[in-house]
Amino acid sequence: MFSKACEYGIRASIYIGQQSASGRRVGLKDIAAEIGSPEAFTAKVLQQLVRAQLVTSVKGPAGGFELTPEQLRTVTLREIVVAIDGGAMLQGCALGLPQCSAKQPCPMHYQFLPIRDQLNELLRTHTIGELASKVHEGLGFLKQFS
Amino acid sequence: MFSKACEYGIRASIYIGQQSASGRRVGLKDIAAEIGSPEAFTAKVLQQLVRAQLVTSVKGPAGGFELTPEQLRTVTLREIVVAIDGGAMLQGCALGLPQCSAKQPCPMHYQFLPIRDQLNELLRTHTIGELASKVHEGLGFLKQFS
DNA sequence: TGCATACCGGACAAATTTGTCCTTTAATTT
DNA sequence: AAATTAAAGGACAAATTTGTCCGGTATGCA
Ligand code: FES
Ligand code: FES
Repeated sequence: MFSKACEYGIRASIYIGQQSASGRRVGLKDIAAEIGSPEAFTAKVLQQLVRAQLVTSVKGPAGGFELTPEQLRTVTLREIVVAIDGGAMLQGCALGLPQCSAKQPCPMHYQFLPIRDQLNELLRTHTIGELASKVHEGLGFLKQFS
Repeated sequence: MFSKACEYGIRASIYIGQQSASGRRVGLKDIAAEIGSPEAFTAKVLQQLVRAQLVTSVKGPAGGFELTPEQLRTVTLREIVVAIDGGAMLQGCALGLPQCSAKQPCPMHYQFLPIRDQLNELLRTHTIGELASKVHEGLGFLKQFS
């Protein structure tokens, strides 16, 4: 579905959001440990999100990553996905035709479209802040314990 | 969504199915040309499908690939996808957690599940023969012309 | 039997994704 | 100012996916 980079990016954003909602700024090491991701690779992904202004970073001692109240309220899953994976999965043809269009649709087109639309809707309507509070209430996990 | 290999595999199967329905057996070169895929790579993918007994191949002159009437009737998109990409996309967690389960669900789990279920249903309920006839009637394309 | 055809299979190569390491840059504290 | 902290950035390495090439094998035909 999503690339590893994107999965890490989403999980990281949600964790950062959860901590930001409690007024805590978090460092890379902490993030990687909490979401169970490779540290250096997660750093690269976070750089992308910072450049896209979906996450805020602060250098130096007591620095780290955070979501501003505005980011917490407005940044959606869709923006994260687009920033990392691009729009291919959100607009592309299920069978890989160069264009998904009703002009020359693939044989799955009309069956596939509603599903893809629902996925788009799901990503568009869920903010990081919303998912973060779910995690905060123990209704969702970013890492599994055995 | 699906890997390139899987996309080629589905498109190839549908084209083979369409021709088989008209009693024609088709060669690799023909297939690759008709679905717009790299020939040698498509060969690899078809080998997988033949091994999985989702497509039938015949060697020698006038040989090629075909779908038996039974294959045309019973092979579903889902079987093709599973044979090539495995079950990860059909059962895995949207955020990449090692297990998708209500025990320790990711924060997208309950929103994502119905969409994934619909995708599963879509793949499970569409046979290659069905899609092939759609192409045959000009209602679907396996390659785009400009 | 010999030959031509077309899939099979293995090895190899290119491209992309995933992941690591190390130096530089910016900010805070002493 | 100097030292410390933590993200930024570049180079590099490993793994996976995508794609190519070629000799082997089975089949049909003359
Ligand atoms: S053309 Fe294939 S999904 Fe739209
Ligand atoms: S746990 Fe993430 S989708 Fe089910």
